[in-house]
Amino acid sequence: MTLRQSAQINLLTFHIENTSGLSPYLQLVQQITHALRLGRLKMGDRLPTVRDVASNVAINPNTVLKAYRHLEVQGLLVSRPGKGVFVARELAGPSAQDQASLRRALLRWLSQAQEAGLDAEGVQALVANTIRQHVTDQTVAS
Amino acid sequence: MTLRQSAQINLLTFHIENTSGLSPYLQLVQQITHALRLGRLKMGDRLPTVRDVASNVAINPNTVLKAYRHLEVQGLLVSRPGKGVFVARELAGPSAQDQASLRRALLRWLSQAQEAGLDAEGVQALVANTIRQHVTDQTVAS
Amino acid sequence: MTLRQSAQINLLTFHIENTSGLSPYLQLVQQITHALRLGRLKMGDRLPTVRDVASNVAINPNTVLKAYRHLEVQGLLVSRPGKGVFVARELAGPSAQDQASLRRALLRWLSQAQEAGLDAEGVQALVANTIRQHVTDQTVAS
Amino acid sequence: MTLRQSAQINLLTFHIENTSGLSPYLQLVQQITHALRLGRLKMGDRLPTVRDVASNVAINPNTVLKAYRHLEVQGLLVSRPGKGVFVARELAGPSAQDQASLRRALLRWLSQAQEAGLDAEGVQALVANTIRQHVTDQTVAS
DNA sequence: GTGGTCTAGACCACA
DNA sequence: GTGGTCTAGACCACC
Repeated sequence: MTLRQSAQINLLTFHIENTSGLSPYLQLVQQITHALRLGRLKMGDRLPTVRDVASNVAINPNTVLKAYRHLEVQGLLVSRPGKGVFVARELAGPSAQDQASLRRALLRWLSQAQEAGLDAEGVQALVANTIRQHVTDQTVAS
Repeated sequence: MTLRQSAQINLLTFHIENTSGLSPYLQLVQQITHALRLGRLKMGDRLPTVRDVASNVAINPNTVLKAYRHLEVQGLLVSRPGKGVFVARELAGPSAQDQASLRRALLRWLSQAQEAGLDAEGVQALVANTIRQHVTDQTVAS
Repeated sequence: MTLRQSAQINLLTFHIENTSGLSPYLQLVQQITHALRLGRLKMGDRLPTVRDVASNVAINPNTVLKAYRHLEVQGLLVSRPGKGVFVARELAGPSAQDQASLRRALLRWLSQAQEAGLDAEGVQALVANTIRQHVTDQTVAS
Repeated sequence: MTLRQSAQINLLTFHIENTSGLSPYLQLVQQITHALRLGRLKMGDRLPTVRDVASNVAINPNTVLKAYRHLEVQGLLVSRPGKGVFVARELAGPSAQDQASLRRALLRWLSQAQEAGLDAEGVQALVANTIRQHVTDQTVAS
């Protein structure tokens, strides 16, 4: 049994993939918006300081700043000089209950995919392709 | 049920999303590798000509060339001057049967997600986040 | 004996021959891989900037970039935006001692060839032809 | 012991390397000039027909034609319509005796290189680099 | 007509 | 200032 006692409350951790082809600053933007969508960031929450993120993720502070500014322009964040950067607006999403249920179902699917011999890249390929197909089906049906 | 009788034989269609933040040439690279992983491209298949892709997708021929060259250096494609560009190597993947099964399961999940009120971005956020969690679980467990 | 006290520390100099029939960017690729094989480039070494090479060798920066990218895809180089391009992996080769010994022997041979009246092209012809013969002998013997 | 009874008299065999980066037609040109330098082609010798070369080496006849034309322009070959293509001029080289001696010495060196662990690419790198050094030494000394 | 290469210049992301 | 990308247009090699 895996015991994971984690104090990960309200602590947002970032991660940069240099091989993904996506700009580092866009990766940060994406991770923050995802956190907003999933309800892991609530209105008024304070984000980690630019300096903290920069040192933890080993990128240039300017890059972090650019991501924060990008979201500030979109009205999702607001920076209060001397105090920090805060969540200004939440993003609509399904109820926490529905989300947990969906997440569980998806985890089961991932296990199946893994058993079928799909590696990370294979999963990525199949998911991307299937989502495309799903979207197309919708469009065609409408 | 949606019936889609399509004459999509050996026909590879590309598409560029200008909003994704990913370089156009990397989007092509990704779409080709995905096609290889999903078995939609077989060893020896000829890819659409550089000029065709460029005109269909409305990008510069050099950009297409860059994607093809990228995959050629990786040994996945081989270009024969005057003849065209061909698949040089296939990528391992699960059986077509397993894949179809996984795809169906994923489509079901997508429908559920949609009913729960998730839009495209929400799906993307949840999938990305859940895959991360799944990977982490694996790593921790090992 | 020729005494050449040179301050050639970590200094990689490129040169392009327009008459060789080989693409400029491939000439750069070759020179870098040769330097890697001969141990003149070590893991982590920084290569001259794209702009430096371009101005020194009098070619277009994009051509240099192409060579660097080629080697990056092969995993030999890694480019860190804003910092430069670095050696990511070394290439196996014989010990420096063996190499020096081989080099000395080859230099002796070259002197002999020169005395026998062979010019640069003649040397090239003989070497190419003899290497071919040597390879064929190996293949036949095995 | 390797017994190789070969009827390879005056028979010129061509070979194209698709990975070398050198144009196919230039590879042919190079191989013919090399044969001229090494005395394997004598004044008046008839070269294989364009059609033969094209079918043996699996390239387009036009490519062979281009190589022959290239050498015709240089005055090394002369084409007699309906009869074939012939050697018009020889290239100066050392005596056959000296050449055989040099070749033997070089083969010994190649064996040493191989024992030291150098593969084909390593040999190529070392030879290219050493020839460069030798040329430079000459230039400096003069 | 196919891909392959080079040039020139512009803009972006990162430090 | 570093590399990364895209565009546009030209020329070459091959079929």
